[in-house]
Amino acid sequence: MAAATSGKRRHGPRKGDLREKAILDAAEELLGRDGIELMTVESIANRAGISRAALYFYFGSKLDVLTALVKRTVDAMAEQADVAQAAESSADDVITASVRHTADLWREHGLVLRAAVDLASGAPEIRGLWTGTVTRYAAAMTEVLSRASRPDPAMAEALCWMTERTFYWASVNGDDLDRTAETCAQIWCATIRGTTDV
Amino acid sequence: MAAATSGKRRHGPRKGDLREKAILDAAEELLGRDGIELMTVESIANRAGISRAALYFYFGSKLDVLTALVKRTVDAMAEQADVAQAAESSADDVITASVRHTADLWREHGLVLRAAVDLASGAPEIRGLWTGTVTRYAAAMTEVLSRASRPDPAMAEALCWMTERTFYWASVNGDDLDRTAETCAQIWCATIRGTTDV
DNA sequence: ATTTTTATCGACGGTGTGTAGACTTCTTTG
DNA sequence: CAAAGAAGTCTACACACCGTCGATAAAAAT
Repeated sequence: MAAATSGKRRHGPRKGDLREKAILDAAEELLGRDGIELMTVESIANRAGISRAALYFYFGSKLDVLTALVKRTVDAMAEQADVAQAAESSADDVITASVRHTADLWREHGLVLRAAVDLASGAPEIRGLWTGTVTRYAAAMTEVLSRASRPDPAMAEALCWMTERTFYWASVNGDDLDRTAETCAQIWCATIRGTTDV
Repeated sequence: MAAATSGKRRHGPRKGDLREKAILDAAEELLGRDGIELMTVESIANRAGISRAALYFYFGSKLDVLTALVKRTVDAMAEQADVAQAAESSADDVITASVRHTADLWREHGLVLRAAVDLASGAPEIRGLWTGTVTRYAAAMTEVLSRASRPDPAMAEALCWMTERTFYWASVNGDDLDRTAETCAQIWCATIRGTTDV
């Protein structure tokens, strides 16, 4: 029921909306500096320029803050989801483009995406956000796959999780994301070829 | 340096080794009943039949307990790693067998494996344990792949992470692991076929 | 049998959390 | 513009869990 933002405050263009943004920005910054565990409610509040108790006016808990942060990022991603599956391109081209786009997303939002993955296990709301995003992506890719071979949602989903996981670790280890994209695209394409022949 | 078990106690067939096992068993049981977050040092100790402070004689922290538990499971898995890559079988057969074996492992140890995945982000020692296991598996599979196509360690690793992730979610959602194994095997095999043709 | 090691416990101090209640500052509107 | 009310902030408190210290009991070793 209750969304990430606790229901205390009515929505309007109030002054405190700036605070809300400031808090999320602070959280994102601390996420990079200290990591999830070390980051405390107090440190977030201080960096946002308010007191610990004041933060509780906007968010119910540290997890609520993180949830809102993930939501902000995931929403921003969905916004620019330039569903680039133009019908004319070949499946291989669409795949390559998609995976490259994914690489860009991880480059841009790696910090928050890693947090989303890490928190997905313990926080149902974040899990929903994240699996939702991946599932949506999988649905789109099933469509693409269906052009070249017998469509199999389960396979598309598995390949999506492969992409997620591979980029996750690449991001954690600071690997070259272009190389990662290359590898993923290869597997996607090879799978299509290998499935078509049957 | 220090292993999972804090260095306080000298190793022998002492009485307290039973306690150590009891603690790990208790932790595993609570892992299933309460989950990682809710499970407290006190609850583990109580279930093991000792006091909270007594537990600290054996382990330095809750994380140390979890680490030891993961290690116990991962070691047990490595033990029975019946490296079934008999040279005579076809790549497809080896893959199918391997993935089925993976399904068995998740059926048997799903609880701890999920915990390992969940904790890998925040606990370096567990991360090492887990990535080590997956990497070892990836190395073996690279070998298998190399029989049928140009070997690519990066691809084998990506496919391993796919397998891990897919089984993880299947385990979380209580999905049918046989179906999951089927899907994964299909992708492995299709990838080989799709790569050989190039 | 006494000395040493292993094991256990009660009690303390610390850190971080979430909440309650008083107080201040905006904003609305008669 | 003043009073009422809403929005925002702060100090103080109570709580839960953690990790450690020092005293004590049980087990092994000599």
